[in-house]
Amino acid sequence: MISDFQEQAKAIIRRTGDRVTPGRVQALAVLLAEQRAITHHEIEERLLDKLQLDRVTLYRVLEWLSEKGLIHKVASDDRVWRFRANVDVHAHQHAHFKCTCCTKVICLDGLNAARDWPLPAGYRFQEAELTVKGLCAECA
Amino acid sequence: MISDFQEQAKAIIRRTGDRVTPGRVQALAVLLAEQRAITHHEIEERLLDKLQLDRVTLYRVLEWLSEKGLIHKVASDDRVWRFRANVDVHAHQHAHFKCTCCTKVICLDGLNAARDWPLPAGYRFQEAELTVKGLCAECA
DNA sequence: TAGTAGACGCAACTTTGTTGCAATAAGCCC
DNA sequence: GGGCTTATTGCAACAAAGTTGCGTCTACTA
Ligand SMILES: [Mn+2]
Ligand SMILES: [Mn+2]
Ligand SMILES: [Zn+2]
Ligand SMILES: [Zn+2]
Repeated sequence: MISDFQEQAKAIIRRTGDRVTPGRVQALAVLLAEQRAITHHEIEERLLDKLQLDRVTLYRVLEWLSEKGLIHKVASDDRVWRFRANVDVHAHQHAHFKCTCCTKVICLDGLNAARDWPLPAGYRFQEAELTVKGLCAECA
Repeated sequence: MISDFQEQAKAIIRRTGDRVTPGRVQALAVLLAEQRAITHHEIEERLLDKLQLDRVTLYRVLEWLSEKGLIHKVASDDRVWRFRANVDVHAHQHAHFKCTCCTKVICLDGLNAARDWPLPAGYRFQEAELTVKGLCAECA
């Protein structure tokens, strides 16, 4: 189960040509095993028993995984980044949902945020970040 | 000019029935004088010569102004809140633009973010936060 | 299996914001 | 104007999330 994700993570990381380290493998495996976007802190928790990883190292691993396009970060109004593995063509512009009750964050893959939003004259569009807030199925 | 905004701020605050204090008046006057959403830090800078206000007091004043609906806060991926006076019917759900070059944030009043976004079954919509990113007229 | 570039761990730091509490001052009544 | 009451203020200390510098370790390569 978990080792499945570890093998998958290892293969994905090897494909980048960069070093395959325990930190990178474990962090990506945790994210692959998760259906939603989770925080640095939550990732740390899920690592506890298997591998004790320094917080700073985890921050750097997450940054590296982002740069390589293997995961993406989600901003939130609680000033905490959340991370999610880039499964399939998941990529590109998509919206996110955040539960105002349990703070859970999920990706809304069906919701394309890359529309051509109307801007003032002279402004140039780059990307849009759309966060829908409400109650998740468990909290509703 | 500036004292115009001060008088305006004083009147608005007096209308709430709560105490009219220098901190509240100055902070709101600064925001009324601004065409965009600015940070706690930027507000502090604009206060410098007139009135030295403690940072904590400014945080509390901004919180109070928000609660009273006289200003609104804008979240951003740089983990810094920005504040904007609620001019006219400006209120309610609207989108924001952030320049990726100079970090300037403006309100997109014409863009209503309160649409009924499609969510997974069992989820309940509350509000949407839409931030369009790109280059402003000066940076483009 | 040795050499090396890149990762890691640790300590210290930064930024943004919050909390507790004693001192102060706005509004109110006279 | 002068006291009274209570909300507001200033200060110090704290907290969470993330960053930086640097010496040590290790994954890969040859
Ligand atoms: Mn996502
Ligand atoms: Mn706004
Ligand atoms: Zn929930
Ligand atoms: Zn700009």
